[in-house]
Amino acid sequence: MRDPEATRETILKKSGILFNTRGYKSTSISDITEATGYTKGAIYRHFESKVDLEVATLAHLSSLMLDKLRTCIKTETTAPAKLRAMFHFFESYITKPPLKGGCPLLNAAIEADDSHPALRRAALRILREMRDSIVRVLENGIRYNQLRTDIDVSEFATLMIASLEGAIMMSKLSGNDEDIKRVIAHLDKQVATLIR
Amino acid sequence: MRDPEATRETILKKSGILFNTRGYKSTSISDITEATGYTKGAIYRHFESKVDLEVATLAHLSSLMLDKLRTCIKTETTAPAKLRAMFHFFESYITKPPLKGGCPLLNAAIEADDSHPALRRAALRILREMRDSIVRVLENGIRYNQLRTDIDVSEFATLMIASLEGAIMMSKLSGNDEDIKRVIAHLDKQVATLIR
DNA sequence: AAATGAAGATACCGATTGGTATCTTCGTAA
DNA sequence: TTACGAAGATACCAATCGGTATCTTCATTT
Repeated sequence: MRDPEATRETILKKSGILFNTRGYKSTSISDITEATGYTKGAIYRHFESKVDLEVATLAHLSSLMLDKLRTCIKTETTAPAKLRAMFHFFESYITKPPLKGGCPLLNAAIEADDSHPALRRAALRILREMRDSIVRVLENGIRYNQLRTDIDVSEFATLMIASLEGAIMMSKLSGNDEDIKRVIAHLDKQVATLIR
Repeated sequence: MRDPEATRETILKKSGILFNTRGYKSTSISDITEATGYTKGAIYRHFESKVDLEVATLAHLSSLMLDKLRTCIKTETTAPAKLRAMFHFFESYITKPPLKGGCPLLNAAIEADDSHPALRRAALRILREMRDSIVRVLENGIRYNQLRTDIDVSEFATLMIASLEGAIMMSKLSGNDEDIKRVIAHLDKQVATLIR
């Protein structure tokens, strides 16, 4: 019956939902014991402190998210199609959330930036991985003659992440998908100008 | 010596810094008594609960921010110049922060969206006011023949807010101003295409 | 089948939380 | 100058916080 690996997974999964919706500071260990059915003793056996659990949970959330993003990329064959698939992955955060609470990068970044160095470092890693994925798609697109050679790859990656994350904030706040759809419409137009 | 209005102002000012940097839930009333030099008795005389103080503080922060934004708009005479002035107002959140902790709209929106309805409503009001300011600049620009007549005003307003707010998140996380500058470079190019 | 160590439960800790009841102090109106 | 009400200080409250020490239970190894 006992399966410590499964216990750890359960704690990470439930903590992921709680941290990503209510926030890291606002979620107590008691909230997590309630959600998981495990006791404090079990949680502190697998994680040495709350901060440790927070960082591990964010890493868990980020791999869920980045795996899905990479699946989007692999599903399509050309760079423009890969980019459009990525846009709609972000759109899904609003239209049919794969994860309660929205984008874990955005949530962690805002909560951590001024006052939680460990969580901030973890968020920064996610940002870098996300940007690298986009840059790779763009560079391969250029290499295989799908995209123009004069693209400012870094600028596009930044614009894409910034506008999508900002739109998620706006759409979640407004409670509708207008903003995310508008931003994706603009990014689609931008992609059209990148095709050679 | 006693000046209740000044006391209220002091509390709002210091709370603004604390809430905007550490977060609303993470800032305790004790943190505020320390920062202001006032006691709990004084704080609870002016604000009936912590939530009440949070909402009042966000309203205070938002008027600080929106007033500065409107000043940027009034300083310039043409729509393109007004838009560029607004871009650089957002850039200042990173390069020379007028307010510790970054954009209060972004911070409150992320912390509130799933679990703090009162704060969420207050954040939504800020978003609407910000969007209205942009829309007004664009519509006046069209009216006075400074901008093309076929602009999708709503789409541009959304794109502008989303990309700037997202870039603030990225730049604060990275600890440099690369991302915000790249986004503004892109928005500048977009404005150039809007001029008639 | 007995021994052993890890997994998890229970019970507790001091510190801190938001909030309140009460007391004092000060400015002002009479 | 006295009286009075508002402004603010003090002292407390139960509840909750993150964390730990200790106990029990179970699976595995011998």
